[in-house]
Amino acid sequence: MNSVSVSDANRNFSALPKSYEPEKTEARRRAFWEEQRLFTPDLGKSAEAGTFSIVIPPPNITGNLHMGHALNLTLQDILCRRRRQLGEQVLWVPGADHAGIATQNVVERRLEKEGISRHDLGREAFVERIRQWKDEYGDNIRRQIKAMGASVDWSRERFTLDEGLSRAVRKVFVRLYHEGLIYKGTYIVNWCSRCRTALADDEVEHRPLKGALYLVRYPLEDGSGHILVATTRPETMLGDTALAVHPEDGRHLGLIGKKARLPLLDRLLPIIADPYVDREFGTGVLKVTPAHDPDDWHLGHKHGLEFIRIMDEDGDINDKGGVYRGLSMEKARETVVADLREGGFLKEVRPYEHNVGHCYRCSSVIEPLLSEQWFVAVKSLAEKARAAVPEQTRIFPSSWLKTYYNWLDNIRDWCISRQIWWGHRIPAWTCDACGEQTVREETPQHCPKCSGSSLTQDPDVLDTWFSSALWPFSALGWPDKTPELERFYPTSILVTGFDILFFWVARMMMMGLHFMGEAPFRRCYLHALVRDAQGKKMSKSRGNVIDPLEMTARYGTDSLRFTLASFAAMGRDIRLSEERIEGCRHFMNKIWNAARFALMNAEGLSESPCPDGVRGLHHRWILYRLEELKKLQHAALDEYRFNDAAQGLYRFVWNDLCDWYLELIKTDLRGEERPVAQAVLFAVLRETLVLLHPFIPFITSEIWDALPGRDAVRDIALTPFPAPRDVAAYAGDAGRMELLQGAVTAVRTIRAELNIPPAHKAAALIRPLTPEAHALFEDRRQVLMSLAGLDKLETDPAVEAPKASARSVSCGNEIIVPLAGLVDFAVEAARLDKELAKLDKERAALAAKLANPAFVEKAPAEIVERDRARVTELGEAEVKLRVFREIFSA
RNA sequence: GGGCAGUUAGCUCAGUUGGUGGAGCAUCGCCUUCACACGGCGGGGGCCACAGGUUCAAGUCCUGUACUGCCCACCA
Repeated sequence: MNSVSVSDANRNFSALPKSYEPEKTEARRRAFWEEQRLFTPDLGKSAEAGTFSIVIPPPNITGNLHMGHALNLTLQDILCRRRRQLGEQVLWVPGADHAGIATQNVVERRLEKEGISRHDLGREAFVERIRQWKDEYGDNIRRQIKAMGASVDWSRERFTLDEGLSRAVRKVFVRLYHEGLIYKGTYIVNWCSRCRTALADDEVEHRPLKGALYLVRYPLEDGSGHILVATTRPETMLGDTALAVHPEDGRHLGLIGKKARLPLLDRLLPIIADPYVDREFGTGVLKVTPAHDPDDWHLGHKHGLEFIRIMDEDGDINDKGGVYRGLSMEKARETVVADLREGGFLKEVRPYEHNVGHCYRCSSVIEPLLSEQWFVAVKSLAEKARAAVPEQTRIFPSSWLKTYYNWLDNIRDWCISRQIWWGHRIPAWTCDACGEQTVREETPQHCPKCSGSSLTQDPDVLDTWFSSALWPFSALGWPDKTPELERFYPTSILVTGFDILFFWVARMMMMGLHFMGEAPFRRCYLHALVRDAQGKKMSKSRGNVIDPLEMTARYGTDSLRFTLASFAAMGRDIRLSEERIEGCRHFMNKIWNAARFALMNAEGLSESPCPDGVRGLHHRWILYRLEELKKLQHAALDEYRFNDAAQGLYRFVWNDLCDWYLELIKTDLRGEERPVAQAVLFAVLRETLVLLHPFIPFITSEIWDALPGRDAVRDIALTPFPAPRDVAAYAGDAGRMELLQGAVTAVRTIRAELNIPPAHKAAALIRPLTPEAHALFEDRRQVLMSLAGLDKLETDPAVEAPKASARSVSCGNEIIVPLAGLVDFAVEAARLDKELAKLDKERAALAAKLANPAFVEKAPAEIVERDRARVTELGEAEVKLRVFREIFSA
């Protein structure tokens, strides 16, 4: 350590303003971190202290950082910074996601404003346009991640659509294809007409919608009447190819095998029987539309029905819809219903609420549609993903386990082809000559079957989540055998929101296990959603969005980070309010001023570290409390109890360090005790800063660099997390501090309640319970007097108290404040009554408990003993107070 | 229709293995005390949703009820 000169300390102090000003320090701090490349692990170094790695959940390039990101980044950063301080090799990989549909939509909307569509531009120009857009706005995300103070390694930044990741995607696709796990087929898929693409099942959001149940008459072919059908989607009748009833439904037995006439189009429909039909629903007759409903699709195959697709890719009725051709599905419904009514086919319209699928990207209604798409056969992959939890990967909080299992158990094949242009192009080619399909990593020059040289690549791109699923290993360099992959896979933990458990987490598990043979992360921490103060989801339309960058600008990044960490109780949503952030800013200011106080008193600080075996009671107490804090930090952070860790820091700094310790040493600093007090003060401050640093990196760095005598070359970010100190011997002193605190508080309470002005230096008498307490009060009389605002203090077991005194009992010690006409007796009597009532209530409850033989018999001896001691203590205090009370009523 | 959370001070929330309930903000009183008024000191405020059960002892474990929120689900 360097020695400290006075001028250093003075200069540092004068550099610190009275309040912490984050806006003046954060930019400089960020620049420094980046220049120093502090967060780039040195792979040349051995990793004996351990390794720790996280891949960032890559934010969409379209997006602005929202509170969810802020929380996500904060939690990861806390973990990473702490591990770095523990001496481990830490790699946190940053990056962004190309977000196929979302990004394409954003850019398309921009083009719309210019009056052009992507089709006007053509595929290549359009993709180029998005790339430009990405280059322009991608930096936005980067800047925002930096703003949060995230200690990521920018030298290893990745993008889900960069060249390396494209190679990974192609390799994965080809391998799965050859393993038979990727196939192409024609099935009912979820179709978003606005995005003009198919979607996976989990990309569809089901929302209740008020619609209607239409009862439609289908005339029987033989003219013997009609059959009544219930449907919520009358427009799809244009694609009906059968009617179905339950084979044991007595009402319709005679109809099976007959034919009905489709109203409006006049097509003949066979009436079939299938146990799938629910007799209870509607009329018990189901209209079958095999090309537009997943269940009807099954029926269609089972019964060999015709598949008539009536909708085109824009969501309009096609040629098959006769006169309805060209109408949107919505418009078609209106028209069909009107025509049915006019033709006398519509019997009834009942209001009916049911769930309707919506696109998770644009909220349009999803149409089930028969379409040829690529799929991943996920069953075997899902089984592996299921089996790996919790053995290989532990999920926190464990309440998500069931949800995870349940989803994997009921998973259906994953539709991965998207009819958009922005994304990883599917590496499949069709020979123009012979129609042979080739799936290869590199563009084939010739058809392997007919040697034709004219091949057309599949126009579709892959679901964004397909490339996201590879992120933990692709971001580390796979398929190359990189040192990063070698050292950091599997990653230590994945930190993400529970909302993408299925989209992302489960799929990473599948792909990681399949291609790397190991789960992609050892742990998975699913954090909550950030909501507004009323518990509502933040959204632009609601107007309740709290913008993280606005908050950091107003209160400082550390304030926001600390707020989020304090709220991050496992398994519960976060209700964020600006007031809370403001409260945390006060905490930052408190820390700042504690440091200022230390620096103001740094003059003459010897550079010796905190001496072992310091003697002062309060020193031993604060060191003891500090050790308890360290233990808490380890325990809490090892279990991701961020809120507990944050709260522990808050309490230690504010209640222990500032409220008591700094006040206690003020007298020391003016006298002979100064060197010891300084040494302990700075030792405690340094370690506290290191403990705080993972949560609030900016302010702690700023203070750290202002401290005298620090290791000049070492940044706080690389300063070892403080090792525990053996303070077992201090435990007794820590306990004795309570006597002191109790006495001080007792005098203060008397003064406050009797309205003795602070300016009035009172005198106090203490009648100690034991000789030890007596010695203690004598030993610390200076401090006691200054904290309680006394000008005179007498401690004596036999002290005679004047009648006109206010009295209290603390830990058995009698605290007496002679009043000498300062206050009237009635006020003091009332105060004593209140205190007595409080004691009495507690004592009565305990006494009742102890009177119960079952308790005394069955409860652990130490509990009984503790309660007995407490009851005795309360009894004694009560007796004393009662005596005082007598005096006043006499 | 299944599954999962939640119901604790006026508000927003903590409460590890069961041992007489805490914080922030708000509120009331006093204080411009030489780190901090983004402060200090002191106070008030809670049948821990409801009903049972287990236990010597339940905010904490079990069962049920009532609300609230979320997720999943092909009944037209």
